[in-house]
Amino acid sequence: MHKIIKVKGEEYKTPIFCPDATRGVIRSADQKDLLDANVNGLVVNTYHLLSQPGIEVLKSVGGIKKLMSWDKLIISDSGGFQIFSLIHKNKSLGKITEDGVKFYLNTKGEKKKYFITPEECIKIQFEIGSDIMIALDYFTPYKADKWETQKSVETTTAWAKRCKEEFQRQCESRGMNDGTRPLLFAVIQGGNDLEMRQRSADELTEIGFDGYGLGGWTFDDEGKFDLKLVEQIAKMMPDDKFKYALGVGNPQNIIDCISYGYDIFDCVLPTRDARHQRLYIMEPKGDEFYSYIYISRSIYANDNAPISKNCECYACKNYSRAYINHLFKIGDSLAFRLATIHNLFFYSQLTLKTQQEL
RNA sequence: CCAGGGGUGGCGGAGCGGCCAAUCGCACCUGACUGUAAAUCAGGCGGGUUUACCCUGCGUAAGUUCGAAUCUUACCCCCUGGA
Repeated sequence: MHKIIKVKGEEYKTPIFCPDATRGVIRSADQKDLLDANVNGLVVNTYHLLSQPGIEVLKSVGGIKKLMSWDKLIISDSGGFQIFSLIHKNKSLGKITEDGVKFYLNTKGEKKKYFITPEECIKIQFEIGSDIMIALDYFTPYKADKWETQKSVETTTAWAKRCKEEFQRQCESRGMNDGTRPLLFAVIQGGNDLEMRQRSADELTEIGFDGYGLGGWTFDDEGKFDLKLVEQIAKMMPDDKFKYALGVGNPQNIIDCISYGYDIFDCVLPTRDARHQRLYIMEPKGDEFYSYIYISRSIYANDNAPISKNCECYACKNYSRAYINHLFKIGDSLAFRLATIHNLFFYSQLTLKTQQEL
């Protein structure tokens, strides 16, 4: 049931977890570290890259892969989510109109005003040179009312259509064919309203994309990842296309979503948790198959064991909990690197088993 | 020995009669983090398991006060300068 992503002459097995290299880096880890952690794909963000290094640089340098020395899968997120979440936190940061998104960015020391239309968003992603592009979407706010939900779905459809048209124009003008072009995904919105989700899925499918994303904030009233909703939405996506669970999730969420048929994942958790000293271990706790430790706690100060028993990652094979505890306490960046490698390796293991069944 | 300054919770360091179980920082303890404004954030950190309340408590001891970490006296210790 899981597929192989074939793009620009390369193949990537799914399910695949692509950590967020939002600004063109997985903080503290380099390309070799990522490959060691079995990472085969990364997600960069259009919004952040627009600010720095900026489109001119990306263009002249030859795209993000060249810039990063990364020749594996690159997904570029549209930036819609960022802009929405930022505006949500602080209204003065930007504004959403029917035609696109207006916002301010600090670019090279100066505050500049940007207006991103769906067309613009696609053009930028071509300059980034990603393998998978995401159409600009209108994020359905958490606990949105009927009207807001409907508006986000309608706008998402309208923008997706414009993105698709621009995408086709770009492919044509660049002389790309189905073997050399990138993929374009759209994002299903609609909050926790199943009817709206269905409508969103139907309208986007009608336009036709290479893959479909699970958009919005799929958490229930208790703040728990809403498995039922997420499962239902997977069913609304065409089975012969890729299913991308954007921003998902914690290890358990990923395992669950793989079983629902999602192929692609990205999340800040493994890398952020690593920097926040929370490291995953393969020991069940409660209902979950895994657990984690806060490595900087003093009980690990003289613990010679690796972070996680039997873990084959670079950090676990070479260093003890005691050493990583020490590195965190003195604030050395090696702590972040080793912790990041470990958590990413852990995430890679989550998808590996299903990949091998392909 | 003389002169001056000082002793506060694990450490550093505020407070200088009631609003003080004592600001704050560090350390420590619990957590959170889900298309990254996040090497961030929240809470705890004398004891009685929470609130209220009670007990112990700002070098030691004795006072003055309705009331003392804060004032007085003695003692002990530390630092600085001078013999």
